[in-house]
This record gives sequence, C-alpha cells and structure tokens, in this order.
Amino acid sequence: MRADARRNYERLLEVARDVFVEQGPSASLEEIARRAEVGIATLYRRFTDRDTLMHAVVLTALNGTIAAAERARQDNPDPLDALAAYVHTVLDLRTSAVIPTLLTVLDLNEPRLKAARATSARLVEELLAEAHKTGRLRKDVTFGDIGLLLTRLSQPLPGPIPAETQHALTHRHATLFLAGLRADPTAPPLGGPALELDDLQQLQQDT
Amino acid sequence: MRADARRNYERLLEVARDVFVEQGPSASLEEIARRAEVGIATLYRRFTDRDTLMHAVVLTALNGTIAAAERARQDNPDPLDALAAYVHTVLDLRTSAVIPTLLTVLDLNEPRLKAARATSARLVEELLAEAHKTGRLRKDVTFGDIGLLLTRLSQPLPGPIPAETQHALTHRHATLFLAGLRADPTAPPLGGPALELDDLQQLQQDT
DNA sequence: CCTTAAACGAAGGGGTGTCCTCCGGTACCA
DNA sequence: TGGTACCGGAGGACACCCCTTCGTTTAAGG
Repeated sequence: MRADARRNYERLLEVARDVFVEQGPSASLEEIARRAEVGIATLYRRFTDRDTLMHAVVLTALNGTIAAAERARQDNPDPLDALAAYVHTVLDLRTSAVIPTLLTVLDLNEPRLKAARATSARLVEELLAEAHKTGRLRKDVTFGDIGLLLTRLSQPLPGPIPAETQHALTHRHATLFLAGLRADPTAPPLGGPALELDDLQQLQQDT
Repeated sequence: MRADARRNYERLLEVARDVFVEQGPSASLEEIARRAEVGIATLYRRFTDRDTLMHAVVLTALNGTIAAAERARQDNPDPLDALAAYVHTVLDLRTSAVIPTLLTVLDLNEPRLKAARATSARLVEELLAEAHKTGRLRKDVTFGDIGLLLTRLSQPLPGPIPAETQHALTHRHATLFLAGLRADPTAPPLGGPALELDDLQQLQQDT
C-alpha cells in the first residue's frame, strides 16, 4: 500500500467516525470525503460501500477501547485509578459514541465484530469487578453507568465550541462524575434500572 | 383560536424541539410537520418561517426552565436539595439541549430572548450561590458545570432506546453526577477551565 | 341541526444534495 | 526519470426540501 493511500485511509476513518457521530448512520458519504479533503472516488475505492466503511470504523473504535482497558489495568495497581484512567483515555480516543450509533445498523453476528465487542465488554466488567472488591466503589454502579457516561461524553456539544475547550470540559465532567462513584453511606440511592451489560446490548440492537 | 389550532400549535412546538436537538438548526421543516402528524401548510401557517419557529421553541424552553428554578427554590429549604430538584425537573422538560443548539443561529439581541436568557441564568446562579454558602457544595463547581450537564443529558442517546428507559437512565446519571458535587476534602481536583456564565454564553455565540 | 368562517392536508414547481461510476490526470516510489 | 498505482472531479438518475396555492373538512355558535 502506497504512503498516500494509507494516509487517506486513516484520515477517512477518523473523519467518518466524527461525521457518523454528528449526523447518524445515514450521514452523507460525500460530506465525509469532503472533510477528509479527499475525492469521493477515493472513499469508494477504499470502502466498497457504506456498510464496509461503518464496519471498519466500529472495529477500529472497539480495538482502541480494548487497548485502552488493557493499558489502564497494567499502569494502575489501584483498580479505582485504573477505572478512572480507562475513562479518560477512552474519552481522548473520541470513539465511544460511534460504537452504539453504528451498532444499531450493523449486523451484530459478523464474527470479528462480535469478538471485539465481547472482549471490550469483558475487560470493562473485570475492571469494575476489581474496583468493587476494594469496597471503595458504590455497590450499585454497573457496566451501563460507565458505558453510557462514555457515550454521552463522546457526543459533541451543540454550537461552535473549539475542540480544545470541548476536550477540557469533557474531562472535567468525567472527573466530577467519577467523584460521585465513590462509596459513601450518606449518598442518596439511585433509583431507576441498574443496566447490566446484557441489557445495554439488547437496548442497542432492538429495532 | 380554535381548539384544533391550539392543539397543533403546541404539538408542533414539542416536536420541533425534539427534531432540532436531533438534527440541528437546519433540520427539515417537513420532517417536523410529519412527526407532528400535521400538514406542512399548517406549520407555515403558525410559524411564518424557520426563524419564527426557532424563536418560539427557544422562548418556550427558557420560560420552562425559569419556572422550574423558581419552583425548586420555593419547594426546598435546603439549597442543595433545591439544586438537585432543579436539575431533575429541567431534565423532565427535555428543553436544555435545544437552547444552545438554536442560540448559535438566532439573533441574541432580540429583546424577549435576551430577557428570558438573563433571567434564567440569574436564577441558576442564585441557586448555586446559596448552595455554596452552606459549604456542602464543592467550591470549584460553577454555572458551566450545571449548564453543560443539563445540555448533555438532554441530548438523545444513539439507538432506538425506549423513551421511558432513556428517561430513567438520564435521572440516574444526574443523581450520580450530583453526588460528585458534594464538598469532600479527599476528592481529586478538577483541572481544566471552570466555566463561568459569561464564558459559556460567549462560547455559544462565537461563529 | 345547520351554517360559515376558520382551519386543514396534499399536490407541485423550482432548486439543492446525494449516490455511485467512469476516465483523464497526478505523484509516489524504485 | 519512468511506470504504475493512485487520485479527483464530472455527471446522470434520483430523492428530498422549501414554500405556495387551492379545494376540502370541521369546530363551534345561533
């Protein structure tokens, strides 16, 4: 693969990720090509059709979060620190929102997708389980709480807010949220459903 | 105004609010009419043009949050309870995200808009000031933290999640977040910019 | 019940944007 | 510097959107 071809391929993946988050799964492919500063033919040459592009975007995103989870655990002896590191790292990847967005449209039985999804979920569950074992994490916090936090914070804010500002605000919100996760007998109960992994996955694919 | 006319007027406002949040300020007006189960002519009859509709949506939204703030303070002697009540009430209105979305496009000098915006902001600042006075709210929490929380939680989650589930998840996230706002010497510092009211307003209108 | 004005929905013309392919030009790499 | 892998843009068919015009329906008072 020639150098310029690889550059365009990666740039398309990044731009597609952002555009799909902003405009949903039916976003204009020409818009993606435009923002990537690439001819429309180049997009179709690299990705046969919309489906191929979406699969590539999701797989890249899932692999990124898997790597982030593994690294967070290795780098942090304390499970609570590991959880916080995981959240902040994944936010920097800006990939969390695109996963549920595109999964609502893709075929979840595709083997590579299924495997990546399972691995990613398992790693986070392990991270949570270890944090729970320390007793310093609220007992009622589940996979869904972390997953939805990441999804929400990876969606763009309305208006023309500069990227760096948005980035800083996102991490600030995450820090405040994580502070609320610490075990504290005086904290008010949550109420509402405690979404487990399975519930969340089912919600995302019900059509 | 005939009864059916009033029904359609209100229905259009509600649907427009949701569609503008989902698709941005340039959302299709025909889509709005369709979802409101109303002919396109009816929309144009009630709202001369896109701008008129957007103004009506924002003003209705701002008035709702103003009422919510007043009620929250009256009903809750404890300022922290009032703040929490305000957040949960405004989330039920589902109006927070549409305000910044449309303000990026509207003329902020329109008198009624300017006034409503100022009143709404002032009330929240007062709510926060009173909460700070109790010493039980993190000192570094500002207007921007509450405003952005409301904006983020008022945006829809990707995928076909039922309205009631979405509603419950939103309140759950809010409760967890609010728990993180309590003053606690062991809590990690926030880092990043502490957005005050003025900063936030400027960010939203810079084009 | 019946009238009538107010309110309604649908069709349509002009215009813009999107999808996807074909093909002549460009620039990377040896 | 040559050759080939790669690129960008034009373009036809199609869908959707904006906004107006017009014949039909329906709420509500006498």
